[in-house]
Amino acid sequence: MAKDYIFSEIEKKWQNNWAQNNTFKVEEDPHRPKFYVLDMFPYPSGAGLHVGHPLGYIASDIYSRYKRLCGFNVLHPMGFDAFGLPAEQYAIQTGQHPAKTTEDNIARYRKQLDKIGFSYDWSRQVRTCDPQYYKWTQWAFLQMFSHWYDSALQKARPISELEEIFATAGNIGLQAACGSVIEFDADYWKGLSDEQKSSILMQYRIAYLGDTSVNWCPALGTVLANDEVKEGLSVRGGFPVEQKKMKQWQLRVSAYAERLLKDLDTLEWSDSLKDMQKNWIGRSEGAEMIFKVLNGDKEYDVKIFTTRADTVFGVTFMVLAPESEWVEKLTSEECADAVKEYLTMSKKKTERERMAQTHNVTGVFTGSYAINPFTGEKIPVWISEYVLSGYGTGAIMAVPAHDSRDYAFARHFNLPIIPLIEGCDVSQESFDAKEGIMCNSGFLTGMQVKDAIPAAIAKVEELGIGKRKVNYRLRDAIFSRQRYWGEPFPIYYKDGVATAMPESALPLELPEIDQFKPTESGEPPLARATSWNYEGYPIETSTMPGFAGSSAYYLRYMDPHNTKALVSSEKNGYWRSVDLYIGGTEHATGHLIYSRFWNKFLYDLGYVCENEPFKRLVNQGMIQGRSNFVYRIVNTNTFVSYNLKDQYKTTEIHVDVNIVHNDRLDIEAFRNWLPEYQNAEFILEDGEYICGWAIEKMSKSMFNVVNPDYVCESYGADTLRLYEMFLGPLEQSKPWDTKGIDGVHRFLKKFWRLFYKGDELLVSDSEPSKAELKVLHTLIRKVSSDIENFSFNTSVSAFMIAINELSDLKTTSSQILEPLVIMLSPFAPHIAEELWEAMGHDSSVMNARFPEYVEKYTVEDSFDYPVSFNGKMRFKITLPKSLSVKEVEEAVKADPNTARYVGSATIKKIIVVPSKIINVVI
RNA sequence: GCCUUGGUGGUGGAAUUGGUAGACACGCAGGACUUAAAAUCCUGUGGGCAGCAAUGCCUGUACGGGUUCAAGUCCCGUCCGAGGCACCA
Repeated sequence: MAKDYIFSEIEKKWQNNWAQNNTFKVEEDPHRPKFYVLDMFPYPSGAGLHVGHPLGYIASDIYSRYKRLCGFNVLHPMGFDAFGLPAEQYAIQTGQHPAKTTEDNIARYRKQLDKIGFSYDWSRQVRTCDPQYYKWTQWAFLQMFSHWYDSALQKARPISELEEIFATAGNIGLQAACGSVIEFDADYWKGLSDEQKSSILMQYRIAYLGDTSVNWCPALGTVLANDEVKEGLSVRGGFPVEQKKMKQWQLRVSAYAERLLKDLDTLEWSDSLKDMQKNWIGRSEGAEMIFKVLNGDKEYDVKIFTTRADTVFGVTFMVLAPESEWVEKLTSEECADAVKEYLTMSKKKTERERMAQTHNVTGVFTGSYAINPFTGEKIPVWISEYVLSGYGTGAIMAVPAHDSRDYAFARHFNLPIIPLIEGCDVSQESFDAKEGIMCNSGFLTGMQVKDAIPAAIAKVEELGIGKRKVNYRLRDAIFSRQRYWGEPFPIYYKDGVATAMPESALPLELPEIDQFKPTESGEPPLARATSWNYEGYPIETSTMPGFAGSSAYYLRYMDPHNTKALVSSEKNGYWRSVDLYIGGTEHATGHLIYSRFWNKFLYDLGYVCENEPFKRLVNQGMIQGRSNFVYRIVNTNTFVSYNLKDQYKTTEIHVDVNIVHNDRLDIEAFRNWLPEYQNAEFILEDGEYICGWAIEKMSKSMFNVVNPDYVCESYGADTLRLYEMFLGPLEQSKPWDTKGIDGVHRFLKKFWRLFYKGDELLVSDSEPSKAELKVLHTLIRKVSSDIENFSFNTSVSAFMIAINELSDLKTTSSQILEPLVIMLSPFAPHIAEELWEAMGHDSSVMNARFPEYVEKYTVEDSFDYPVSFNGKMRFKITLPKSLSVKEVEEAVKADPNTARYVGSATIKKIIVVPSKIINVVI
């Protein structure tokens, strides 16, 4: 039997072996510590898995395998986020049922994943589109529908308890997260009809129906994402899009804002990610204040929110968001036409476009005037896009001297600017800093800003025109989608009242329909299911969004086949929460907020035992594509090589990167690639065609999608795994480039040759030399700390260096080679298993215990620190741990040439320049 | 526009977290083995100047300032790229 490194055979052999022996199947085991490693599950798109997907999966797999070696019972599952828009759009175009497309795509993904040698426990697979799975998504929704949020207890409570409260005390003094409700007492409540009661309760439910504004495209009869709208037109088709109010299901995520913010402190997430969530939640302390507004002889109380109550003496106008409910009431007859025109214009812009165009100052005067409650002065009320209806109250008091947006607006429309801080210059720009001494400010004059803010709020409360208020930017999540391919709502309409189905009706399965597009009257596709009803009542026709199914999937993996509960308390009690979660930053403010919210809600209800779902989180960077170009001479079928292209007038054309190697075009493959290139001619340089290149997003249309299958076939899964890690830091975005892959492949071959020379196994019982042990222990030290820090690229380098050195030393000792194989096994498991078996071990390398091997062969750490010498003025020496700082200082003083000592665990650093010690770090 | 993040040779990247910049790898050039190719191995490789040479000197981490005995790393400002901004997932 020839013993070459034939990766294709080796990998097939071990993948089959793992599958047959269920090597990675895990069960709860109270005698072993658990560890839960989770990947963000993929959406199975039609383009298949590209090399960017496995990046995070490989990292988590390495970590999982490493943790198993360390003795942990590791839960490492995988599944599919299977509901989504692409399958539905494909269905609209082709009539192919989304379930079928999704099924096919999943099968393809699974096949591709299997080739990479992941250690998933596939028996726990979940799919969000499976009724047995989405039963629990619907169940969670029903729980949210039947609970309200008690802001005093900071906890969700059953709606039935709220009804009792209303029946005994009304809502007076009740602290709850809710929409706008009038204050009422018990008698009032008792006098209401059922319908009136349910409309009040709706204001308190955690899952509730409410008005929101959406991008509505009348021509397509559908709601569009901001992404699908460009300059007021739909990306598909170019039809006009407008902002429209619609009743939609929403989740009262804002109720949890404070907890979502506060509990970030308990998580091992990167600071940047925490910052993103903090900013997204956007807590700001300030005050709500009422301004009286006069439109002709009618008087209204308009509420505004401000974080700068101290600047109220500088308010020179007021601004409403175009969508504000006040707009209609506060527009005078004379201004009606201008306002109408402005609103029409603004309706055409999405929220994002409005935010991006802050340099374009726009606005219109309503014709009414507000009274500044402190100065009694009359100030004009304007409408402008820079005020957002979704934040605060949708109305602001403008202080142009101290807010840059207000300043720009005031300058543009020639409104007065009153400076309120001593010595500030507002002739060129506003003074936004919250510091300085107040002036022109009545009773606040002379105070520091930081004192003036609370003083102003106290005065506002005293005058009864407002109160202190903490405001959050975080908005409630819109939970309805006007789509087919999503979870149906277990809600029916009884005499127009939204009513929950009982749990026994779950799962409420998606009905079959003949077409997947919206109806002619603009209703969601489910409205086509005319005979779909619950006890004769119509069922909600919108479906749930993508994040519904992905919000609690990590819980389902703990107990995927349970038909009685989302997860049993025993299994949840064992696995608890995710110890390590790996995925892209693009989910920072979407999925990762919703999931935390969902988990906290279930925690309040006692269904899960941990307050947070993901203890530690690592973001892998995006893998971008490296596109290649060929240059066609205009109006010909002749292609000119990259360095000669400037001599001709050429067009740059994307070429499939899979037929380009090291920027050299495979000319034959190119001719066969597309029919139009069959007879292509080439102008070569040095006999080769050199392609141009660029870094772009990996996508089908740019022909730069690199399929991992191809890499697996030509180099093997172990090479792919190592190479993806070697490419650069996990957390950094980087382009995919196959150019360097030969290097890691060579490394594996070299690794193999350490064990085999032809058929001959070189491993011996000989005692290792000191030099060999030094190499091994430098490596163990480096790789173990690198894995914990997710610095996989440097650990691959460390392997390469170690193997080069051991090759030079002609190492054969099993005492070196065994731990070497164990250490490599998380990275390149197939080759490791093969060599482990060759060394005569019965069981899989996965059963070896890494710490035991480290322990067994540990030598003194005098190897740990390199000694180098620079003849001129500094040198590094090794310091034994036993040395005290004082002793080191003595040593330093005794040695006149010393420049720098780098030390051990006790003495971190002593930095010395000629003649004086300047820094001693302990 | 706002939030987050990055910018180091021809290329991907490393740098003990403020201490000899360019580890490791690709590519390229030269060499060994071979009838030849593949595979493998060895040497060189940021730029510039000087030298037959070992080597020496200067310069260099997007740009402009600053702090420091010492800056790729810290601070201020500028430019460029990436991800997100609530119905893509």
